[in-house]
Amino acid sequence: MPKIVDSEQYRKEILYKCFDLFAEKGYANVTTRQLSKELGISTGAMYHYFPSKQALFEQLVEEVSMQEFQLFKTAARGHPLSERIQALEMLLIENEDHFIKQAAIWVDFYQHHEIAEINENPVFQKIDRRSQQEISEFLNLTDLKLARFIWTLINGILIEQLEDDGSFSFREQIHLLTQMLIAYFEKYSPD
Amino acid sequence: MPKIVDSEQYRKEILYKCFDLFAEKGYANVTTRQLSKELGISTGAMYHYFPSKQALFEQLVEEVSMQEFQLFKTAARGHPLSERIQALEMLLIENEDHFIKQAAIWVDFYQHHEIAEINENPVFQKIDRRSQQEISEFLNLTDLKLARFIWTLINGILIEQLEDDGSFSFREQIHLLTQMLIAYFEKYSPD
Amino acid sequence: MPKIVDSEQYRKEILYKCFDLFAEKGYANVTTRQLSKELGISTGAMYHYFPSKQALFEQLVEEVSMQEFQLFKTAARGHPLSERIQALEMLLIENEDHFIKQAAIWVDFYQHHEIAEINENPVFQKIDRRSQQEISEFLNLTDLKLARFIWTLINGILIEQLEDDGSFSFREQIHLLTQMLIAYFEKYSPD
Amino acid sequence: MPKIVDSEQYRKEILYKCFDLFAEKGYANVTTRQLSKELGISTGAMYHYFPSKQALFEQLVEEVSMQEFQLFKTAARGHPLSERIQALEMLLIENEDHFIKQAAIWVDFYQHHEIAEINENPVFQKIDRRSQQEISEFLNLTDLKLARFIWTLINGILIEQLEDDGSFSFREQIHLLTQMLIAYFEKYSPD
DNA sequence: AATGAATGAGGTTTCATTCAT
DNA sequence: TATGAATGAAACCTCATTCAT
Repeated sequence: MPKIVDSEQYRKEILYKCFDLFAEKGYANVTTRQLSKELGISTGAMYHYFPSKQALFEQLVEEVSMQEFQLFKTAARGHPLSERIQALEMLLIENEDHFIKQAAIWVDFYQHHEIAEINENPVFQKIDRRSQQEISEFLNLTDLKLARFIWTLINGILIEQLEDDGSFSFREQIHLLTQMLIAYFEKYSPD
Repeated sequence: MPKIVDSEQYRKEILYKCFDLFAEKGYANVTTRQLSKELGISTGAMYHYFPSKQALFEQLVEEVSMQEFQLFKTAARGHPLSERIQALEMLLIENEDHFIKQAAIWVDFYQHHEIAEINENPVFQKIDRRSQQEISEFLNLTDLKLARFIWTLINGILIEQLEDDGSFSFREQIHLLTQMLIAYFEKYSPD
Repeated sequence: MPKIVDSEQYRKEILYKCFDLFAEKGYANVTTRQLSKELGISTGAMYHYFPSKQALFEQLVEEVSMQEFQLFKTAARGHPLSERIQALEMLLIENEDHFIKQAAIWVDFYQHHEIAEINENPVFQKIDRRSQQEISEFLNLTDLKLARFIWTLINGILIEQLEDDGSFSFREQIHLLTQMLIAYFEKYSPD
Repeated sequence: MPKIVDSEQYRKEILYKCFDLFAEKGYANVTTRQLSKELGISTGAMYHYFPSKQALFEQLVEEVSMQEFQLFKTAARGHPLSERIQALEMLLIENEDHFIKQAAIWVDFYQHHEIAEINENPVFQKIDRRSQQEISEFLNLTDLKLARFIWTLINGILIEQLEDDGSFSFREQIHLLTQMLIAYFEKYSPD
């Protein structure tokens, strides 16, 4: 079924092309006309691949989350905790653009959906727990809350970058966080 | 001029009543009808007090920022850095609701305005630098970047609360951050 | 509550103004723009009174059916069956325009709704049984099927008028039907 | 020219497959995609056989009318009027499905075409007079208006069946009409 | 000051039709 | 011939804003 493969591939390409626009302006501030113009296709073609703007956005969230999952999975990890933290630092810096945009759409996603709605949908439920799982596995932390907390802090940095005036680089901030975490772990769980 | 005072007071009341709605759903997802219904007045009355939805929102951002400024100004501070950090912790926890909503509208604000637009507007310029100033003064930190960075991390926690499932309380997270900061300062600037 | 009265009145006026257009062209062939132009108001105003084109149409069906009910209720009846039939003839001829258009929207209505959908909705259920009730009461017939059958024949004549070339008038056709019915009743139930 | 014959045959098969859908939902409520799905071919293929949806529909009307013509032509007739009427009854009952659907598309056809348009098109003009001719010949009635009128009443019954709840069968209704006609003719032209 | 009906530009979506393959 | 992705005009509908009352 080569056609389905191609079509599926094309669907993903569309999603990634929309990623920028949604991340920068927010879901509600991007019109379908803008999207289709950006994609270089007609609005009709967009609706051939996605049943609605809402669905396109949700599939974007899903796809992007899956890609993030892959990033975590394939990244080098290191062994002592400090090295793992540095591996995380590297992963974030190397994929700065992805992570920043992902943080943006995630905030948007939550504003457009009731919590109940997310909790009822198995796909979103799964995605929603992703960061916690990914981070805790990546850092090999048994304390899931701590893992999630670290991701929360990272998220703060990512969102700060949306309001970027360039004066305080992502790299610098991530590095500072890294140092903070290392200091914390040295103090509380010196292994 | 009691009338003007009243009117000004009423304007502020309107702003605070809008705060919830904007924070929860986001600027673009709240209609003027929803707002006026929430406010218990007609859309016409709303337009009597504010020239546009956009202006209402901007004045909300301004007002809320000013209130935050007051919060920082009037809060007890303590003297060694660790005590100052704990004072910050208390300030945040006591005003949890305010800070969470404020973080939400701030993200929205950035998505609705070009960076250039903000930089050209003296009011927003001033607001934009607020947190850096407030935090650095509050913690008595000379390193402005560090102060801003701390605020960035706090922001991450605040935004996380928007997606709250209640399983990891604001109080806990802020406390964890506090410990992390103290560990960091102990290691790098032990005074 | 004079405002509600007026508004309700206006809603009905809108419905009757739409009656012609829907009857002549059919639901799907009339655009909301055409409707609002015909009504002399903006599309927005239309949506102020009716939540959707579909709802407008359904309320039209309901309203028109209720009016028909009134027509039957207030019409003179006569006493022997033959006189009652002639009263029906008169009622139809005097309200030719209403009945023809009503037949048209009724056909449309059925094409746009699943039978199940109609049967689940008490309002439509009620309307759906209207003709049978009205006719049987009007003609004082105990045989409900016969009453409904007569209405079915009348409906045939009404719909024929939609395709009118004017060569065979409604009045003539209704009169012919009347004679047929009288002949039938004379033969089968000579009272 | 066997190929053309096949192609012509295929064209007709397509038309009959569309018959159901158009009759049930109405021209405007059936999309070309639905049609092609129902037909089991692509939209492109449909457009190979018919230049437009409109043309397909018109050819359907034409084809179905021609078939009706054949039905009338080949049906047994009987000799006295009462027997002829019973022959008509039989013809209708044996082809119930065809006649019901045909009535449906005929109503649709009129809503989609201006009277003038029909009168200018010789094909439709011819079709339009069909029932009158067919019926008057079939019943051997010299009064053309009366023949057309009878068809009008039958049409009422056919359309009633579209809104069928199954409680009053086509067969019963046609039979009742037959009795009514016989009673009428007995009274007014007892031959 | 206050109301809320009215406006209409513009948003999302549909669908008859075309066309590269 | 056949496919079905692509087109884009036009449909339905929303909503910030205005204005008569």
